[in-house]
Amino acid sequence: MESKLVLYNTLTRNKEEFVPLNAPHVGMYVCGPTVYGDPHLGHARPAVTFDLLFRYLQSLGYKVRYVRNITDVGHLEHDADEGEDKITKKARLEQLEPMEVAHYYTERYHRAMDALNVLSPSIEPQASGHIIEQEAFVQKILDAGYAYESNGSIYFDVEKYDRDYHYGVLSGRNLEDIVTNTRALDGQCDKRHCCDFALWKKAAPEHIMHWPSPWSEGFPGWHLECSAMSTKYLGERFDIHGGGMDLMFPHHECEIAQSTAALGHGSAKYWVHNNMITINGQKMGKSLGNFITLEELFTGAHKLLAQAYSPMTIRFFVLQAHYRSTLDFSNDALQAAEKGLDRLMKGVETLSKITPSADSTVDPSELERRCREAMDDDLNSPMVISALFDWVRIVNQLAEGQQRITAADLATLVAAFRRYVFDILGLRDEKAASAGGGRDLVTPLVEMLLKMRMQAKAAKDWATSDRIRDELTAIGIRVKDRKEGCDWEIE
RNA sequence: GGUCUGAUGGCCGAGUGGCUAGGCAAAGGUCUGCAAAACCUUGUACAGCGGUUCGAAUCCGCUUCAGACCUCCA
Repeated sequence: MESKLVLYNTLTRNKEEFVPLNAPHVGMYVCGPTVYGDPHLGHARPAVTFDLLFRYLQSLGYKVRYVRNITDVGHLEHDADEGEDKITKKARLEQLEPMEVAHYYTERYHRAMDALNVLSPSIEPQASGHIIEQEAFVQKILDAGYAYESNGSIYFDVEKYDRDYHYGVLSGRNLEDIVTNTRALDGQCDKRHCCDFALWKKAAPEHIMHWPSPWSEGFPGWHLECSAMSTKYLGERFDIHGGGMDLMFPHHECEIAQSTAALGHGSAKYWVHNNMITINGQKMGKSLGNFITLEELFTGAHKLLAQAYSPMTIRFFVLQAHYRSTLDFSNDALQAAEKGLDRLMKGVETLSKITPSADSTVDPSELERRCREAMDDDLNSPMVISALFDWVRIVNQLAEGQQRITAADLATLVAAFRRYVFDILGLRDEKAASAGGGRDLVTPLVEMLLKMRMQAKAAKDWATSDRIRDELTAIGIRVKDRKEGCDWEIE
């Protein structure tokens, strides 16, 4: 842990050295998906960003407990207003069963995360499984005097809280400004103040999901689950809280208010926010209806997609930009990412075939140093990738005999590539993986044909040698002539 | 309207006072029987205007434009 990791803390608007509260343990909480829709490209951003942080912290030797929630307490309603007779309308099995919907989308989310090689968090708590904890949290806030009951619902008293603490520390807002700039919405009559937010909401008849509580049959407020579950699994104080920038206000602001009201202090030391993915310069999101699901990206089935993009292309695309910058979607950018990733993976492949020399003309410790410095500087993955590409060039020069490397230096270089490409950036060689067992069967056959081709070449029988090459190309095997002999790969 | 962020070469995208980011695309070359692959070389880009400085893409001010949040949203 000699590294000096620096993270940008939204709370202080500064890069700060990362010092865990309880080294070597690190507690990290990240807002996960709402499982009432398919995961889209936007979801890939925080998933990959915090996966990168999770992986890097682990590689530094920290024991990380990474908690990422599943929001499955939504606001599903029966279609009660269609004028049909509700009793005769549907049989039990035809009615919407919330857990079925949540389960379906949770599974799809997990499948997409696996494809992106996003590691499973340590704990993935569901909001619906923590109603008791949430109710207890509401009670704490009530006991502290920062909430009130109104018609069976419990609201957070923002005005009172703001007098004692400060509502807006994270987003940099002041209550007055928020008040003057908040639109009046319907259904707020139960609140004392327009900015008060619900901790517990009494369920209207059409609400499907509801639980008993001391106050009413209802459901927890939107911001409560993260406070309750982070406290339960990481304690009253923990290290990192992550999520998308769009959650900063009001969600994270409210979380801070809830924790502070209930516990007397905020919970997370470092607030880390990833930026958005844009499409045509606009945020890709549910409300704008301009998102592309991950499945559509993987299959190419979307009118804006010129082709299918592999999960690793998506991951690499995300990693090529710094997590706090917006990242603009386009086919050109994705295609560039695809080719770049291919070049990187080929470099790794080439590296495994290098023969060591008696001396070195290169210093592989430079790669490790550059990558570590980049990661330490607020997870600058683009800089890591840049360093790796510089070394791909050197690897190619080594393969061409233009540079030399000793066995010891080669081992260092291989270790650095493995560490950063696979362990930290979390990339996977999809081609090698998919070729897998098949290649073992194919290899001797291809080698035999290539041997015949070499003989034909030696005899200057170009017709035969070209024919072998063309036939192989036709079935997807690319022949690459080297200085001595030749190599091949499956397209 | 309020709060905040950003504008980098053909495209994507780092960099935050002086030192080549990188990838993709493009052009030329080396190698090769040819091709592919690989390698080498090439692009003086930092929205505009002013200011600070020996020196600014980088700091300050103004202007223009774009985006985010203020409502569920990664």
